[in-house]
Amino acid sequence: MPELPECEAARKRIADGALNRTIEGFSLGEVSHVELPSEEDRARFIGTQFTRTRRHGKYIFIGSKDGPWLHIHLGMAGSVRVMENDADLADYIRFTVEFEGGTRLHFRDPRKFGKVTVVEDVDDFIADKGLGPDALEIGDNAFADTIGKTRGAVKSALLSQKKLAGVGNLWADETLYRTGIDPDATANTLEQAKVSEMHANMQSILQAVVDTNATYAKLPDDWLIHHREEGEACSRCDGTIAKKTVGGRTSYYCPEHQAGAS
DNA sequence: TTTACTGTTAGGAC
DNA sequence: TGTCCTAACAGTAA
Repeated sequence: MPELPECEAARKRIADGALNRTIEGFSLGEVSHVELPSEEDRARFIGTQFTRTRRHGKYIFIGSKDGPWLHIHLGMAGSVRVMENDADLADYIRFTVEFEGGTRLHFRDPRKFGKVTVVEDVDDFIADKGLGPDALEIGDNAFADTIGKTRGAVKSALLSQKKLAGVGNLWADETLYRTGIDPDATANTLEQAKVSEMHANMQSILQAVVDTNATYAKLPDDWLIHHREEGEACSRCDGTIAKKTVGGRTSYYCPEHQAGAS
């Protein structure tokens, strides 16, 4: 369930378990329709080690020593696991990196929307994709300049990876819920102070989820994440949670305290 | 059996 | 040129 915090948790797992081990080989599962590195590209890693990781928005990179990077995108349902052995190998493993000594890095992706590719230079990759600044790093001014100037719905702006990298459907809803903004509100009609408040809330939400390693049960009860269902009681006022489609995505919100500004 | 889904992107409409 | 919206992608689960 990968947005920025989930990807950061995955990056940490990789950094903790898969660095500084010699790569012996790779194995592939059922991979029709899944984009993975060619045999030629995979061969470039054999005998080398991963020594560093990076993440930008929802994109994860694992750097090999003096060589290319393995880029992982988790798509809609992807995840990664580092395991010492294959005792309880899960279903839907599409791609595995095998290290000396039996450690394995698994890329699991039931829905096949994720991908693994080889990237020569991470900054070039980010530039080529046209990704905006990472959502945890963007400053208040830059946020106001991009999100605050968008002519469309504020939620669509938050979801645009070109403006801001890392926010997806769940945490966009959470941010708007806490800030009290209707997802449909036109972004460039919001008051400056409201945009600034949204920026602060977004980063505090993302950081809090990162701090729990994206374990939702550890998040406070009054967060929208625990009430994403039509008819649930709002945890911030006496309203009722409703659902509507904004920018093609399902949005949960409280019509009572999330004001429209369009 | 039908419907919805936490991401990305090509193509079309303004 | 830029911006925005929709549909499609593949598979599972409710």
